[in-house]
Amino acid sequence: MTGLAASIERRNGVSLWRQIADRILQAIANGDFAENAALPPEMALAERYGVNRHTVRSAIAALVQEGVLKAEQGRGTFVLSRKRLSYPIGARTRFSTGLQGQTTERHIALLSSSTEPAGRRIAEALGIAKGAAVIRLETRGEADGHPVSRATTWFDAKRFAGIEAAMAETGSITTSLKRFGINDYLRHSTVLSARHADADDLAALDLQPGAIVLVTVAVNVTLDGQPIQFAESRFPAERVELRLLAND
Amino acid sequence: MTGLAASIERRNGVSLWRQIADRILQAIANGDFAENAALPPEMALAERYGVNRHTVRSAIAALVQEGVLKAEQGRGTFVLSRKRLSYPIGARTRFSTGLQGQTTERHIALLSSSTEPAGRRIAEALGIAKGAAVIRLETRGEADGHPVSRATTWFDAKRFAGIEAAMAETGSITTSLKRFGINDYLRHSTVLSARHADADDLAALDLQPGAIVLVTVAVNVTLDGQPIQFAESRFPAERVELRLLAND
DNA sequence: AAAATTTGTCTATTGATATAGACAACTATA
DNA sequence: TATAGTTGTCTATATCAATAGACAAATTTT
Repeated sequence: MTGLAASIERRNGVSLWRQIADRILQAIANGDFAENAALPPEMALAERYGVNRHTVRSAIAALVQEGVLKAEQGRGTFVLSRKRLSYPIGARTRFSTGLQGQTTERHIALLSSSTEPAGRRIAEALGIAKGAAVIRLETRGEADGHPVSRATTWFDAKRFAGIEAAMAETGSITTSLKRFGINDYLRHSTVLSARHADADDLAALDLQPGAIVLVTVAVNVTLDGQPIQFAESRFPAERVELRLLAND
Repeated sequence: MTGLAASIERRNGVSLWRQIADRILQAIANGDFAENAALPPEMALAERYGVNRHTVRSAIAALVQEGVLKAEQGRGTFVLSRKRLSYPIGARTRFSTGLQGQTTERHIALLSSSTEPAGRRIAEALGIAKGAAVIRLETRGEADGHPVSRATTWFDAKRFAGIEAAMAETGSITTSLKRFGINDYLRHSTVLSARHADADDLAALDLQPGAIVLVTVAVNVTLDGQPIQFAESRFPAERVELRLLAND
Protein backbone atom coordinates (compact mmCIF):
# COMPACT_ATOMS: atom_id res chain seq x y z
CA MET A 1 0.00 0.00 0.00
CA THR A 2 2.49 2.61 1.14
CA GLY A 3 5.08 1.32 -1.23
CA LEU A 4 8.48 1.57 0.33
CA ALA A 5 7.37 0.38 3.74
CA ALA A 6 7.04 -3.37 4.33
CA SER A 7 9.95 -5.15 5.90
CA ILE A 8 12.37 -7.68 4.47
CA GLU A 9 13.40 -11.16 5.56
CA ARG A 10 16.81 -12.65 6.17
CA ARG A 11 18.26 -16.06 5.36
CA ASN A 12 15.39 -17.15 3.14
CA GLY A 13 17.24 -17.79 -0.09
CA VAL A 14 16.49 -14.34 -1.48
CA SER A 15 19.29 -11.86 -0.98
CA LEU A 16 18.52 -8.62 0.83
CA TRP A 17 19.49 -6.48 -2.13
CA ARG A 18 17.07 -8.39 -4.38
CA GLN A 19 14.25 -7.96 -1.88
CA ILE A 20 14.91 -4.25 -1.61
CA ALA A 21 15.06 -3.92 -5.39
CA ASP A 22 11.68 -5.66 -5.58
CA ARG A 23 10.18 -3.27 -3.04
CA ILE A 24 11.42 -0.26 -4.97
CA LEU A 25 10.09 -1.64 -8.24
CA GLN A 26 6.76 -2.28 -6.60
CA ALA A 27 6.57 1.24 -5.22
CA ILE A 28 7.29 2.70 -8.65
CA ALA A 29 4.74 0.45 -10.31
CA ASN A 30 2.15 1.52 -7.75
CA GLY A 31 2.73 5.10 -8.77
CA ASP A 32 4.30 6.16 -5.48
CA PHE A 33 6.97 8.04 -7.40
CA ALA A 34 6.39 10.47 -10.21
CA GLU A 35 8.59 10.09 -13.24
CA ASN A 36 11.98 11.76 -12.59
CA ALA A 37 11.25 11.94 -8.86
CA ALA A 38 14.18 11.41 -6.50
CA LEU A 39 14.44 8.23 -4.50
CA PRO A 40 15.22 8.72 -0.80
CA PRO A 41 19.00 8.91 -0.16
CA GLU A 42 20.86 5.63 0.27
CA MET A 43 21.40 6.22 3.97
CA ALA A 44 17.68 6.78 4.54
CA LEU A 45 16.77 3.60 2.68
CA ALA A 46 19.39 1.63 4.59
CA GLU A 47 17.92 2.83 7.85
CA ARG A 48 14.37 2.10 6.79
CA TYR A 49 15.17 -1.49 5.86
CA GLY A 50 17.66 -2.02 8.68
CA VAL A 51 20.56 -2.89 6.38
CA ASN A 52 23.94 -1.51 5.49
CA ARG A 53 24.19 1.27 2.97
CA HIS A 54 26.18 -1.02 0.65
CA THR A 55 23.30 -3.43 0.52
CA VAL A 56 20.98 -0.68 -0.65
CA ARG A 57 23.59 0.27 -3.21
CA SER A 58 23.51 -3.27 -4.61
CA ALA A 59 19.74 -3.02 -5.03
CA ILE A 60 20.01 0.36 -6.72
CA ALA A 61 22.82 -0.86 -8.97
CA ALA A 62 20.61 -3.70 -10.20
CA LEU A 63 17.78 -1.30 -11.01
CA VAL A 64 20.15 1.14 -12.72
CA GLN A 65 21.38 -1.77 -14.84
CA GLU A 66 17.75 -2.55 -15.60
CA GLY A 67 17.09 1.01 -16.71
CA VAL A 68 14.56 1.73 -13.98
CA LEU A 69 16.68 4.17 -11.99
CA LYS A 70 19.42 6.65 -12.78
CA ALA A 71 22.00 7.62 -10.16
CA GLU A 72 23.84 10.95 -10.28
CA GLN A 73 26.77 11.56 -8.02
CA GLY A 74 26.15 14.38 -5.60
CA ARG A 75 22.53 14.86 -6.65
CA GLY A 76 20.58 11.72 -5.95
CA THR A 77 18.94 8.70 -7.58
CA PHE A 78 16.03 9.25 -9.92
CA VAL A 79 13.10 7.23 -11.19
CA LEU A 80 13.00 6.74 -14.94
CA SER A 81 10.15 4.36 -15.63
CA ARG A 82 6.54 4.83 -15.00
CA LYS A 83 3.35 3.27 -13.70
CA ARG A 84 2.22 -0.15 -14.83
CA LEU A 85 0.28 -0.69 -18.02
CA SER A 86 -3.24 -1.91 -17.35
CA TYR A 87 -4.19 -4.79 -19.60
CA PRO A 88 -7.94 -5.42 -19.86
CA ILE A 89 -9.29 -8.95 -19.84
CA GLY A 90 -12.87 -9.69 -20.77
CA ALA A 91 -15.03 -11.59 -23.21
CA ARG A 92 -13.57 -9.65 -26.14
CA THR A 93 -9.96 -9.45 -25.03
CA ARG A 94 -7.77 -8.24 -27.88
CA PHE A 95 -4.13 -7.34 -27.59
CA SER A 96 -4.12 -4.32 -29.82
CA THR A 97 -7.31 -2.60 -28.70
CA GLY A 98 -6.63 -3.36 -25.04
CA LEU A 99 -3.72 -1.00 -24.77
CA GLN A 100 -5.17 1.84 -26.82
CA GLY A 101 -4.94 5.09 -24.94
CA GLN A 102 -2.05 3.90 -22.81
CA THR A 103 0.40 3.41 -25.67
CA THR A 104 0.84 4.89 -29.12
CA GLU A 105 2.02 1.78 -30.93
CA ARG A 106 1.64 -1.96 -30.36
CA HIS A 107 1.97 -5.17 -32.31
CA ILE A 108 2.63 -8.86 -31.88
CA ALA A 109 5.97 -10.22 -33.05
CA LEU A 110 6.10 -13.85 -34.15
CA LEU A 111 9.22 -15.37 -32.59
CA SER A 112 8.84 -18.88 -33.97
CA SER A 113 6.24 -21.42 -35.01
CA SER A 114 6.03 -25.17 -35.35
CA THR A 115 3.62 -28.01 -35.92
CA GLU A 116 3.39 -30.72 -33.29
CA PRO A 117 1.04 -33.37 -31.96
CA ALA A 118 -1.44 -32.11 -29.39
CA GLY A 119 -0.88 -33.06 -25.78
CA ARG A 120 -3.76 -34.01 -23.52
CA ARG A 121 -4.36 -30.54 -22.15
CA ILE A 122 -4.32 -28.84 -25.54
CA ALA A 123 -6.41 -31.51 -27.23
CA GLU A 124 -9.09 -31.19 -24.57
CA ALA A 125 -9.13 -27.42 -24.75
CA LEU A 126 -9.41 -27.38 -28.54
CA GLY A 127 -11.84 -30.29 -28.69
CA ILE A 128 -9.67 -32.39 -30.99
CA ALA A 129 -8.11 -35.83 -30.66
CA LYS A 130 -4.99 -36.21 -28.57
CA GLY A 131 -2.01 -36.44 -30.91
CA ALA A 132 -3.75 -34.54 -33.74
CA ALA A 133 -1.52 -31.92 -35.36
CA VAL A 134 -1.57 -28.42 -33.87
CA ILE A 135 0.29 -25.26 -34.83
CA ARG A 136 2.19 -23.62 -32.03
CA LEU A 137 3.06 -19.94 -32.20
CA GLU A 138 5.58 -18.29 -29.91
CA THR A 139 4.87 -14.57 -29.80
CA ARG A 140 5.81 -11.41 -27.99
CA GLY A 141 3.51 -8.44 -27.51
CA GLU A 142 5.23 -5.08 -27.78
CA ALA A 143 3.97 -1.61 -26.96
CA ASP A 144 6.00 1.51 -27.66
CA GLY A 145 9.04 -0.67 -28.18
CA HIS A 146 8.78 -2.41 -24.81
CA PRO A 147 7.87 -6.08 -24.44
CA VAL A 148 4.65 -6.44 -22.45
CA SER A 149 3.68 -10.05 -23.00
CA ARG A 150 5.06 -13.40 -24.09
CA ALA A 151 2.57 -15.98 -25.32
CA THR A 152 2.44 -19.52 -26.59
CA THR A 153 -0.62 -20.19 -28.71
CA TRP A 154 -2.03 -23.37 -30.24
CA PHE A 155 -4.40 -23.77 -33.18
CA ASP A 156 -5.87 -26.86 -34.82
CA ALA A 157 -3.46 -27.42 -37.74
CA LYS A 158 -6.17 -28.81 -40.01
CA ARG A 159 -8.47 -25.84 -39.73
CA PHE A 160 -5.85 -23.10 -39.50
CA ALA A 161 -3.14 -24.30 -41.85
CA GLY A 162 -0.83 -21.38 -42.67
CA ILE A 163 -1.88 -19.14 -39.83
CA GLU A 164 1.76 -18.63 -38.87
CA ALA A 165 2.35 -16.86 -42.20
CA ALA A 166 -0.66 -14.65 -41.62
CA MET A 167 0.59 -13.80 -38.13
CA ALA A 168 4.07 -12.95 -39.36
CA GLU A 169 2.59 -10.69 -42.01
CA THR A 170 -0.12 -8.91 -40.06
CA GLY A 171 1.20 -8.96 -36.48
CA SER A 172 -2.34 -9.54 -35.22
CA ILE A 173 -4.23 -12.66 -34.18
CA THR A 174 -7.56 -11.00 -34.84
CA THR A 175 -6.62 -10.08 -38.41
CA SER A 176 -5.13 -13.50 -39.07
CA LEU A 177 -8.29 -15.26 -37.93
CA LYS A 178 -10.34 -13.16 -40.34
CA ARG A 179 -8.52 -14.91 -43.20
CA PHE A 180 -10.03 -18.13 -41.94
CA GLY A 181 -13.52 -16.74 -41.91
CA ILE A 182 -13.62 -15.83 -38.24
CA ASN A 183 -14.77 -12.26 -37.82
CA ASP A 184 -15.51 -12.39 -34.14
CA TYR A 185 -14.61 -14.59 -31.22
CA LEU A 186 -15.04 -14.69 -27.46
CA ARG A 187 -12.89 -15.61 -24.55
CA HIS A 188 -14.40 -18.72 -23.05
CA SER A 189 -12.20 -19.29 -20.03
CA THR A 190 -9.22 -17.74 -18.31
CA VAL A 191 -7.18 -19.20 -15.48
CA LEU A 192 -4.72 -16.99 -13.76
CA SER A 193 -1.59 -17.71 -11.77
CA ALA A 194 1.83 -16.21 -11.04
CA ARG A 195 5.36 -17.54 -10.81
CA HIS A 196 8.97 -16.51 -11.15
CA ALA A 197 9.99 -15.90 -14.74
CA ASP A 198 11.95 -18.75 -16.34
CA ALA A 199 14.96 -18.28 -18.58
CA ASP A 200 12.84 -17.93 -21.71
CA ASP A 201 10.60 -15.27 -20.19
CA LEU A 202 13.60 -13.37 -18.86
CA ALA A 203 15.12 -13.10 -22.30
CA ALA A 204 11.94 -12.36 -24.23
CA LEU A 205 10.53 -9.84 -21.76
CA ASP A 206 13.86 -8.20 -20.98
CA LEU A 207 13.55 -8.95 -17.26
CA GLN A 208 16.08 -9.45 -14.51
CA PRO A 209 16.24 -12.87 -12.87
CA GLY A 210 13.90 -13.15 -9.92
CA ALA A 211 11.16 -11.19 -11.70
CA ILE A 212 7.55 -12.33 -11.40
CA VAL A 213 5.24 -13.07 -14.33
CA LEU A 214 1.46 -13.20 -14.33
CA VAL A 215 0.31 -16.23 -16.29
CA THR A 216 -3.03 -16.53 -18.05
CA VAL A 217 -4.23 -19.72 -19.66
CA ALA A 218 -7.15 -18.98 -21.95
CA VAL A 219 -9.42 -20.59 -24.53
CA ASN A 220 -11.04 -18.53 -27.27
CA VAL A 221 -14.18 -19.74 -29.00
CA THR A 222 -16.33 -18.74 -31.96
CA LEU A 223 -19.70 -17.13 -31.30
CA ASP A 224 -21.34 -20.56 -31.41
CA GLY A 225 -18.96 -21.95 -28.84
CA GLN A 226 -16.46 -23.80 -31.00
CA PRO A 227 -12.94 -23.64 -29.49
CA ILE A 228 -10.39 -22.18 -31.90
CA GLN A 229 -7.41 -21.08 -29.86
CA PHE A 230 -5.61 -22.13 -26.71
CA ALA A 231 -3.02 -19.78 -25.27
CA GLU A 232 -0.71 -19.33 -22.32
CA SER A 233 0.42 -15.72 -21.89
CA ARG A 234 3.01 -14.36 -19.52
CA PHE A 235 2.99 -10.71 -18.39
CA PRO A 236 5.81 -9.07 -16.43
CA ALA A 237 4.16 -8.23 -13.09
CA GLU A 238 6.37 -5.20 -12.59
CA ARG A 239 5.19 -3.57 -15.81
CA VAL A 240 1.67 -4.84 -16.35
CA GLU A 241 -1.46 -5.29 -14.27
CA LEU A 242 -4.58 -7.07 -15.49
CA ARG A 243 -7.93 -5.30 -15.33
CA LEU A 244 -10.86 -7.69 -15.32
CA LEU A 245 -13.86 -6.37 -17.19
CA ALA A 246 -17.20 -6.95 -15.49
CA ASN A 247 -19.23 -7.43 -18.64
CA ASP A 248 -18.76 -7.14 -22.38
CA MET B 1 4.42 -26.48 -18.58
CA THR B 2 6.22 -29.71 -17.83
CA GLY B 3 6.73 -28.73 -14.26
CA LEU B 4 10.16 -29.76 -13.17
CA ALA B 5 11.82 -28.67 -16.38
CA ALA B 6 12.69 -24.99 -16.88
CA SER B 7 16.17 -23.88 -16.06
CA ILE B 8 17.50 -21.82 -13.19
CA GLU B 9 19.63 -18.71 -13.09
CA ARG B 10 22.81 -17.93 -11.25
CA ARG B 11 24.01 -14.80 -9.44
CA ASN B 12 20.71 -12.97 -9.54
CA GLY B 13 20.08 -12.48 -5.84
CA VAL B 14 17.89 -15.55 -5.58
CA SER B 15 19.74 -18.59 -4.29
CA LEU B 16 19.74 -21.76 -6.37
CA TRP B 17 18.09 -23.80 -3.63
CA ARG B 18 15.24 -21.28 -3.39
CA GLN B 19 14.73 -21.39 -7.18
CA ILE B 20 14.65 -25.16 -7.15
CA ALA B 21 12.22 -25.19 -4.24
CA ASP B 22 10.00 -22.84 -6.24
CA ARG B 23 10.08 -25.14 -9.26
CA ILE B 24 9.12 -28.13 -7.18
CA LEU B 25 6.28 -26.23 -5.54
CA GLN B 26 5.10 -25.15 -8.95
CA ALA B 27 5.17 -28.68 -10.30
CA ILE B 28 3.14 -29.93 -7.36
CA ALA B 29 0.65 -27.10 -7.74
CA ASN B 30 0.30 -27.94 -11.45
CA GLY B 31 -0.71 -31.44 -10.49
CA ASP B 32 2.41 -33.09 -11.91
CA PHE B 33 2.67 -35.21 -8.76
CA ALA B 34 -0.11 -37.20 -7.20
CA GLU B 35 -0.46 -36.93 -3.45
CA ASN B 36 2.07 -39.24 -1.76
CA ALA B 37 3.97 -39.66 -5.01
CA ALA B 38 7.76 -39.90 -4.81
CA LEU B 39 9.89 -37.01 -5.96
CA PRO B 40 12.78 -37.98 -8.27
CA PRO B 41 15.91 -38.93 -6.26
CA GLU B 42 18.22 -36.11 -5.18
CA MET B 43 20.91 -37.14 -7.65
CA ALA B 44 18.45 -37.06 -10.55
CA LEU B 45 17.21 -33.59 -9.59
CA ALA B 46 20.77 -32.34 -9.17
CA GLU B 47 21.58 -33.53 -12.67
CA ARG B 48 18.44 -32.08 -14.16
CA TYR B 49 19.13 -28.62 -12.74
CA GLY B 50 22.88 -28.82 -13.19
CA VAL B 51 23.69 -28.29 -9.52
CA ASN B 52 25.30 -30.20 -6.70
CA ARG B 53 23.27 -32.72 -4.76
CA HIS B 54 23.66 -30.65 -1.59
CA THR B 55 21.97 -27.71 -3.27
CA VAL B 56 18.97 -29.88 -4.08
CA ARG B 57 19.01 -31.06 -0.48
CA SER B 58 18.75 -27.47 0.71
CA ALA B 59 15.68 -26.96 -1.46
CA ILE B 60 14.08 -30.16 -0.21
CA ALA B 61 14.91 -29.29 3.40
CA ALA B 62 13.06 -25.99 3.02
CA LEU B 63 9.98 -27.74 1.63
CA VAL B 64 10.08 -30.39 4.33
CA GLN B 65 10.17 -27.57 6.87
CA GLU B 66 7.18 -26.07 5.10
CA GLY B 67 5.27 -29.33 5.32
CA VAL B 68 5.08 -29.80 1.55
CA LEU B 69 7.45 -32.78 1.33
CA LYS B 70 8.42 -35.64 3.60
CA ALA B 71 11.83 -37.33 3.29
CA GLU B 72 12.44 -40.92 4.40
CA GLN B 73 15.95 -42.27 4.58
CA GLY B 74 16.47 -45.16 2.20
CA ARG B 75 13.05 -44.81 0.60
CA GLY B 76 12.74 -41.43 -1.04
CA THR B 77 11.07 -38.04 -0.73
CA PHE B 78 7.30 -37.83 -0.93
CA VAL B 79 4.75 -35.19 -1.82
CA LEU B 80 2.31 -34.32 0.93
CA SER B 81 0.29 -31.42 -0.39
CA ARG B 82 -1.98 -31.25 -3.33
CA LYS B 83 -2.98 -29.35 -6.44
CA ARG B 84 -3.78 -25.68 -6.36
CA LEU B 85 -7.21 -24.49 -5.33
CA SER B 86 -9.04 -22.76 -8.14
CA TYR B 87 -10.69 -19.58 -6.95
CA PRO B 88 -13.43 -18.29 -9.26
CA ILE B 89 -13.76 -14.57 -9.94
CA GLY B 90 -16.84 -13.18 -11.61
CA ALA B 91 -19.69 -10.75 -11.11
CA ARG B 92 -20.94 -12.71 -8.09
CA THR B 93 -17.63 -13.62 -6.51
CA ARG B 94 -18.17 -14.99 -2.99
CA PHE B 95 -15.51 -16.51 -0.83
CA SER B 96 -17.56 -19.30 0.62
CA THR B 97 -19.42 -20.53 -2.45
CA GLY B 98 -16.37 -20.17 -4.66
CA LEU B 99 -14.50 -23.02 -3.05
CA GLN B 100 -17.42 -25.38 -2.69
CA GLY B 101 -16.61 -28.77 -4.11
CA GLN B 102 -12.87 -28.27 -3.67
CA THR B 103 -12.94 -27.99 0.11
CA THR B 104 -15.20 -29.25 2.86
CA GLU B 105 -14.97 -26.27 5.20
CA ARG B 106 -14.20 -22.59 4.75
CA HIS B 107 -14.71 -19.36 6.60
CA ILE B 108 -13.27 -15.89 6.97
CA ALA B 109 -11.40 -15.05 10.16
CA LEU B 110 -11.39 -11.43 11.30
CA LEU B 111 -7.83 -10.60 12.34
CA SER B 112 -8.40 -6.98 13.32
CA SER B 113 -10.52 -3.98 12.51
CA SER B 114 -10.24 -0.23 12.87
CA THR B 115 -11.86 3.01 11.87
CA GLU B 116 -9.78 5.53 9.96
CA PRO B 117 -10.12 8.44 7.57
CA ALA B 118 -10.40 7.43 3.92
CA GLY B 119 -7.39 8.02 1.70
CA ARG B 120 -7.81 9.28 -1.83
CA ARG B 121 -7.93 5.88 -3.48
CA ILE B 122 -10.48 4.46 -1.06
CA ALA B 123 -12.65 7.55 -1.04
CA GLU B 124 -12.84 7.52 -4.83
CA ALA B 125 -13.65 3.84 -4.96
CA LEU B 126 -16.41 4.11 -2.36
CA GLY B 127 -17.74 7.38 -3.70
CA ILE B 128 -17.36 9.25 -0.42
CA ALA B 129 -15.42 12.35 0.62
CA LYS B 130 -11.70 12.03 1.20
CA GLY B 131 -11.07 11.90 4.94
CA ALA B 132 -14.55 10.55 5.74
CA ALA B 133 -14.50 7.70 8.28
CA VAL B 134 -14.16 4.17 6.90
CA ILE B 135 -14.02 0.82 8.65
CA ARG B 136 -11.04 -1.32 7.76
CA LEU B 137 -11.21 -5.08 8.23
CA GLU B 138 -8.13 -7.30 8.11
CA THR B 139 -9.24 -10.84 7.33
CA ARG B 140 -7.91 -14.23 6.42
CA GLY B 141 -9.79 -16.78 4.33
CA GLU B 142 -9.32 -20.35 5.46
CA ALA B 143 -10.33 -23.59 3.79
CA ASP B 144 -9.92 -26.96 5.46
CA GLY B 145 -7.65 -25.34 8.03
CA HIS B 146 -5.26 -23.83 5.47
CA PRO B 147 -5.03 -20.10 4.83
CA VAL B 148 -5.95 -19.31 1.23
CA SER B 149 -6.35 -15.56 1.21
CA ARG B 150 -5.50 -12.43 3.15
CA ALA B 151 -7.63 -9.39 2.56
CA THR B 152 -7.95 -5.79 3.63
CA THR B 153 -11.47 -4.45 3.19
CA TRP B 154 -12.93 -0.98 3.58
CA PHE B 155 -16.56 0.05 4.18
CA ASP B 156 -18.17 3.45 4.61
CA ALA B 157 -18.29 3.78 8.43
CA LYS B 158 -21.51 5.78 8.37
CA ARG B 159 -23.50 3.25 6.42
CA PHE B 160 -21.96 0.08 7.83
CA ALA B 161 -21.36 0.96 11.48
CA GLY B 162 -20.76 -2.23 13.43
CA ILE B 163 -20.00 -4.46 10.47
CA GLU B 164 -16.81 -5.65 12.18
CA ALA B 165 -18.94 -7.25 14.91
CA ALA B 166 -21.12 -8.96 12.31
CA MET B 167 -18.03 -10.26 10.52
CA ALA B 168 -16.50 -11.60 13.71
CA GLU B 169 -19.74 -13.35 14.53
CA THR B 170 -20.71 -14.79 11.15
CA GLY B 171 -17.35 -15.24 9.40
CA SER B 172 -18.94 -14.13 6.14
CA ILE B 173 -19.07 -10.83 4.30
CA THR B 174 -22.21 -11.82 2.45
CA THR B 175 -24.09 -12.63 5.65
CA SER B 176 -22.84 -9.49 7.36
CA LEU B 177 -24.04 -7.31 4.51
CA LYS B 178 -27.52 -8.81 4.79
CA ARG B 179 -27.80 -7.21 8.23
CA PHE B 180 -27.46 -3.89 6.50
CA GLY B 181 -30.22 -4.67 4.05
CA ILE B 182 -27.98 -5.78 1.21
CA ASN B 183 -29.18 -9.11 -0.09
CA ASP B 184 -27.22 -9.13 -3.30
CA TYR B 185 -24.21 -7.32 -4.72
CA LEU B 186 -22.00 -7.43 -7.77
CA ARG B 187 -18.33 -7.11 -8.41
CA HIS B 188 -17.86 -3.89 -10.32
CA SER B 189 -14.15 -3.93 -11.05
CA THR B 190 -11.11 -6.09 -10.41
CA VAL B 191 -7.49 -5.22 -11.02
CA LEU B 192 -4.95 -7.95 -10.80
CA SER B 193 -1.24 -7.97 -10.09
CA ALA B 194 1.43 -10.09 -8.45
CA ARG B 195 4.37 -9.44 -6.15
CA HIS B 196 6.56 -11.04 -3.54
CA ALA B 197 4.79 -11.57 -0.26
CA ASP B 198 5.62 -9.01 2.43
CA ALA B 199 6.21 -9.85 6.08
CA ASP B 200 2.53 -9.55 6.93
CA ASP B 201 1.46 -11.89 4.13
CA LEU B 202 4.14 -14.39 5.04
CA ALA B 203 2.90 -14.65 8.59
CA ALA B 204 -0.82 -14.67 7.82
CA LEU B 205 -0.65 -17.09 4.91
CA ASP B 206 1.96 -19.35 6.45
CA LEU B 207 4.37 -18.84 3.54
CA GLN B 208 8.12 -19.04 3.25
CA PRO B 209 9.96 -15.82 2.39
CA GLY B 210 10.31 -15.33 -1.34
CA ALA B 211 6.80 -16.63 -2.01
CA ILE B 212 4.61 -14.89 -4.59
CA VAL B 213 1.13 -13.53 -3.95
CA LEU B 214 -1.57 -12.73 -6.48
CA VAL B 215 -3.17 -9.41 -5.61
CA THR B 216 -6.71 -8.39 -6.53
CA VAL B 217 -8.08 -4.92 -5.94
CA ALA B 218 -11.84 -4.99 -6.26
CA VAL B 219 -14.92 -2.82 -5.78
CA ASN B 220 -18.29 -4.38 -4.99
CA VAL B 221 -21.50 -2.51 -5.73
CA THR B 222 -25.21 -2.91 -5.05
CA LEU B 223 -27.48 -3.95 -7.89
CA ASP B 224 -28.12 -0.30 -8.70
CA GLY B 225 -24.42 0.46 -8.90
CA GLN B 226 -23.76 2.02 -5.50
CA PRO B 227 -20.24 1.13 -4.28
CA ILE B 228 -20.30 -0.59 -0.88
CA GLN B 229 -16.97 -2.32 -0.46
CA PHE B 230 -13.38 -1.83 -1.51
CA ALA B 231 -10.96 -4.70 -0.98
CA GLU B 232 -7.39 -5.74 -1.63
CA SER B 233 -6.94 -9.51 -1.43
CA ARG B 234 -3.72 -11.49 -1.53
CA PHE B 235 -3.65 -15.15 -2.61
CA PRO B 236 -0.60 -17.42 -2.26
CA ALA B 237 0.29 -18.21 -5.89
CA GLU B 238 1.65 -21.61 -4.97
CA ARG B 239 -1.66 -22.73 -3.49
CA VAL B 240 -4.30 -20.80 -5.39
CA GLU B 241 -5.07 -19.98 -9.01
CA LEU B 242 -7.79 -17.58 -10.11
CA ARG B 243 -10.39 -18.72 -12.61
CA LEU B 244 -12.07 -15.86 -14.40
CA LEU B 245 -15.72 -16.48 -15.15
CA ALA B 246 -16.84 -15.41 -18.59
CA ASN B 247 -20.37 -14.42 -17.59
CA ASP B 248 -22.58 -14.61 -14.55
C1' DA C 1 22.17 -62.61 2.11
C1' DA C 2 24.07 -59.58 -0.97
C1' DA C 3 23.67 -55.70 -3.99
C1' DA C 4 21.70 -51.56 -5.43
C1' DT C 5 19.31 -47.43 -4.35
C1' DT C 6 18.32 -43.62 -1.60
C1' DT C 7 18.59 -40.26 2.21
C1' DG C 8 21.65 -38.45 6.16
C1' DT C 9 26.00 -36.54 7.93
C1' DC C 10 30.61 -34.95 7.91
C1' DT C 11 34.82 -32.19 6.26
C1' DA C 12 36.85 -28.87 3.21
C1' DT C 13 37.03 -25.16 -0.24
C1' DT C 14 35.42 -21.34 -3.13
C1' DG C 15 32.64 -17.45 -4.36
C1' DA C 16 28.62 -14.42 -3.34
C1' DT C 17 26.30 -11.70 0.22
C1' DA C 18 26.30 -8.42 4.00
C1' DT C 19 28.47 -5.46 7.43
C1' DA C 20 31.73 -1.76 8.81
C1' DG C 21 34.42 2.26 8.30
C1' DA C 22 36.90 5.75 5.81
C1' DC C 23 37.37 9.00 2.37
C1' DA C 24 36.94 10.92 -2.48
C1' DA C 25 33.97 13.29 -5.91
C1' DC C 26 30.26 15.90 -7.02
C1' DT C 27 26.07 18.99 -6.26
C1' DA C 28 23.12 22.17 -4.06
C1' DT C 29 22.48 25.52 -0.56
C1' DA C 30 23.36 28.78 3.18
C1' DT D 1 32.95 30.28 -0.60
C1' DA D 2 32.20 27.26 2.89
C1' DT D 3 29.14 23.62 4.40
C1' DA D 4 26.05 19.99 4.24
C1' DG D 5 24.23 16.32 1.67
C1' DT D 6 24.68 12.85 -1.69
C1' DT D 7 26.77 9.15 -4.64
C1' DG D 8 31.29 6.57 -5.77
C1' DT D 9 35.25 3.75 -4.42
C1' DC D 10 38.32 1.28 -1.55
C1' DT D 11 39.78 -2.13 2.22
C1' DA D 12 38.65 -5.60 5.56
C1' DT D 13 35.90 -9.16 7.79
C1' DA D 14 32.19 -12.48 8.79
C1' DT D 15 28.47 -15.29 7.21
C1' DC D 16 25.72 -17.61 3.64
C1' DA D 17 25.49 -20.32 -0.70
C1' DA D 18 27.35 -23.77 -3.64
C1' DT D 19 30.60 -27.34 -4.95
C1' DA D 20 33.19 -31.65 -4.02
C1' DG D 21 34.02 -36.07 -2.09
C1' DA D 22 33.48 -39.71 1.19
C1' DC D 23 30.96 -42.67 3.92
C1' DA D 24 27.03 -44.01 7.18
C1' DA D 25 22.17 -45.53 7.66
C1' DA D 26 17.99 -47.20 6.05
C1' DT D 27 15.16 -49.43 2.53
C1' DT D 28 14.14 -52.07 -1.52
C1' DT D 29 15.44 -55.28 -5.05
C1' DT D 30 17.97 -59.22 -6.73
